[in-house]
Amino acid sequence: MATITKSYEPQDVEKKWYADWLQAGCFTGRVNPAKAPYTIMIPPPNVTGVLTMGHVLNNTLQDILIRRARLEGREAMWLPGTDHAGIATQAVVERELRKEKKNRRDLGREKFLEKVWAWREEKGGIILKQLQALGASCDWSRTQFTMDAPYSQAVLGVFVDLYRKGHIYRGKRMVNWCPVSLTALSDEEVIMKPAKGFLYQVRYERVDQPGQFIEVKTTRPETIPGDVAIAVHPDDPRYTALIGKKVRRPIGPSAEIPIIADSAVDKEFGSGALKITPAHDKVDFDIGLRHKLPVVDVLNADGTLNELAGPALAGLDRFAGRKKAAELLKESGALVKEEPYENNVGYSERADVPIEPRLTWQWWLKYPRVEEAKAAVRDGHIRFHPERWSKVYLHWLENIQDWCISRQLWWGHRIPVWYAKGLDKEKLTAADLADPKKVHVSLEGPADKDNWVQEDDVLDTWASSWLWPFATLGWPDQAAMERDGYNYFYPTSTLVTGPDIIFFWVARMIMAGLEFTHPGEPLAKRIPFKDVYFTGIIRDAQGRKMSKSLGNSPDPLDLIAKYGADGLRFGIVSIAPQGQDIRFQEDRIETGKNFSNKLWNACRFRQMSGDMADNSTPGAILARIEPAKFDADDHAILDRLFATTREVDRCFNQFEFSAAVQALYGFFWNDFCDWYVEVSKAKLQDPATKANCLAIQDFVLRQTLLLLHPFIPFITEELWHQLGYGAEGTFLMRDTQLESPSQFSGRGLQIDASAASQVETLKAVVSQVRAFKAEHGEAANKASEFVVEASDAHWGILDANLAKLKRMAGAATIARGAMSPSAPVTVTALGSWNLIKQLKGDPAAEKARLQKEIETLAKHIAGTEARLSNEAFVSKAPPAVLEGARKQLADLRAKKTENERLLAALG
RNA sequence: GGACCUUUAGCUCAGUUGGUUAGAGCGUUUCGUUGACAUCGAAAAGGUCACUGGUUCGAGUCCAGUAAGGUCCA
Repeated sequence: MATITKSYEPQDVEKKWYADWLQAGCFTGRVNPAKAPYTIMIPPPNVTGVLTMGHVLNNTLQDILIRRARLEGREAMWLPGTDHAGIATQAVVERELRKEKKNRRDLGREKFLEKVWAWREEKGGIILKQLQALGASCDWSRTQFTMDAPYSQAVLGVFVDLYRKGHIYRGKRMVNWCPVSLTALSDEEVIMKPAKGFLYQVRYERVDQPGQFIEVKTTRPETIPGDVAIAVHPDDPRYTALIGKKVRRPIGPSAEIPIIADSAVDKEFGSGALKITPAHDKVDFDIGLRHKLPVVDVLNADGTLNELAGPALAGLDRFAGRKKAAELLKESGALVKEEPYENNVGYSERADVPIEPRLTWQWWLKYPRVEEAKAAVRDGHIRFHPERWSKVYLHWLENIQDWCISRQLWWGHRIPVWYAKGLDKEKLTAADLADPKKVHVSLEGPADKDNWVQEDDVLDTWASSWLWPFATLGWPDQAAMERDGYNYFYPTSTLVTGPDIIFFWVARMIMAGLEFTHPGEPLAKRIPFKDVYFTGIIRDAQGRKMSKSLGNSPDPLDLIAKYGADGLRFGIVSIAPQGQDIRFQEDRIETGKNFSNKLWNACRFRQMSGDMADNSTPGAILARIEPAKFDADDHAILDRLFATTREVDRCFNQFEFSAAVQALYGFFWNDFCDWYVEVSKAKLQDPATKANCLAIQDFVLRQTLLLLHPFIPFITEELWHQLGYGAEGTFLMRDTQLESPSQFSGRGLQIDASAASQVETLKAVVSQVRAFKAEHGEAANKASEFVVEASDAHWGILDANLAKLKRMAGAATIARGAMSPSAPVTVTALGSWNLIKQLKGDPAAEKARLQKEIETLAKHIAGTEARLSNEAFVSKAPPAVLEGARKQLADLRAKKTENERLLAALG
């Protein structure tokens, strides 16, 4: 067995183990009826993506769950993959084309797609390699891409199926149009942002009474040429007389437009009159429909104004057009007022420009299984963590709108619809759409392809990723499903994702799972996952979102190089409490590295303390432990180990990862290293206690490595072998099972919990004596001499632990005896400790300290007395609380008396 | 406009079903390298738990309201 080096160097260790694990197939998930499955589907990162801190958190948590599941004896399978990310990927390739002064139309659809595939082959999916550096134990043999041929078949098959079921239709409706990406977007891809602009008050001259006007307020004067009416509220007395009259459009091609009444108008806003531009506003469009108004579209797809806006505006960009329109209004005298104004404007999530409401033909989906999807979460078949996100989810489903699933892109799943040649796609009627001679929908396409033209549009990326939990398992191909273990691994266990994609992805996956998997079977069998854990968003130290443009996002690979993957994992998890946003602080990652080093050195200490014995199985270690020889510290450390084991168990059940890390940190650093290892140094000197002490260390370290492994997999695997817990060719991560405290007590390891409380007392005494020394200028490690005045019972405890106490308190001697009236003294739970030495400290300062202490004690005594003399408290409080208060009072009084005696002795 | 979240030590955060004198890490100050670890150890200072009321024998914790900050939906 190699000697453990003085400090831990993660780089080589991490590389070595990852390669070994891969080589040995440790990550592979196989159908195994003897084991319960545990499945996680990775939220597929964009194929263009690179690893961010968000990914680090998200994927570390998934890896923790998967590795823990393995240690619990489950068949764990974590399926990785990437998303083709329609707009994002197409934008990346178009950007490259632009450098060559070309655009995608120059190449044509086919050539362009070849380019995208080539880009994907060369540069796509880097993120999956980066995840390996983090230690992700994904089953890489199952890696999927949403544009893979079988996956695409599933996506298109679903389109055809839903079309035939009547869930999908084509309609000319208002959509969110991105003038930069030149495609429709779903409502979820639109971000509302406050935008500063102007509110223009514009007057429209009445046709019947020239010189009389009606005024409206608008933020978008450039759309005035598209106005087809002015609307007022039918109950608005200011305008009742005007309804039915006509006004003139103040700019653009001249026209007379009617004043109409519609109850959708807000009487309170502006003048109470609203200009109606059906082509450029959703509300206006709806009003237009009700009143059978024409639609005048004054914008081109790219957001420039067209000839319908009139020669003065045509050709201008919409923002330049806005300025120009305002000028024109001013010149003609139609502009009454112009005031600064802030309102919410929808922005394209991808291109970050204001979207345009635009009337276009699109494919729409009426969501299936909406009610079941609500029930699945409401009734607890799917549990959200934190639970509060279920409200957000349910609220969205309550108000669900049809989903615009078509995108005017090339990169994506081309919609499997063919139109009969010669058909004008802009003028389809409902009858046309229902006529299979005119519109063909199928996976294979029409037999006589030459007579048909395929739909140009592709599907929204989310209309492929909503099938992720089962299309990745071969669905719907029976042979592939059999091969991939669909029936075994589905429903999956846990989804780990961000709350920002509840609508985009989580809700849609639930509906898809319910609709397409295990038809006819109960809901619990069709849900895509049982638990959903929502991570927080990682922010920088100032609380800002991390973004490329701010440059405030550290590169995780740099952090791995600096602190090791284990350090990064430990640090990021420790600062990620359940469901709260996270402020990233690099010093926490450093703490993770330091913890690794501490673990490393504790194991090193064990190796240096005595020969290694048989550690190959828990049974072999237990055989070397003799509970009959346990002292209080032995009982206590095992008691704490088991308590920590149970606490970590609880944390996993409740998805409290950071609490688990904190419990392990506290146990290992404070209970084990700071106390048990230190007292071991005395025990190891004594041949009577040495072997037992080493065996206990072996036992504690083994269990600790197991508990820590999901969080810090590399170093634990390394130490596992260094300390001889695993035979050559076996792995902690694959071949070991975590045992519970009850399993160990079943094997004869009985812990005396009362001993643990005795150690708590000893710790408190040691801590008090150390502070006492420090106050008197004695260095902690200085061998001081103490005389202790104590009862027989107290001295009995001290005497039984004398060797350890001397070491812990830094004492040359601890003798029982009478107190010297002049020497400094501290009153502990185990007698009064007298420090035999010349007082170096300032007596006045010491007196002040004592006085302050006495005052504090007096305050607490008064408070406790008041409580105890309150009859309501005495009669109503539970006995345990009452007894605690009485004991507290007695302790406080004793302490105060001792301090007063000491103060008097000082003179 | 509606919903949700946050407010505890200088900083970042814990604080289970209400119950002794509210905790941790970092930072600060003091002391210390006795062979696991200076990526360390010991100790100290530091908090009217945002504010105002209420319920209760007892509130950081429960309820109502207010303020500030944040997120989502319209």
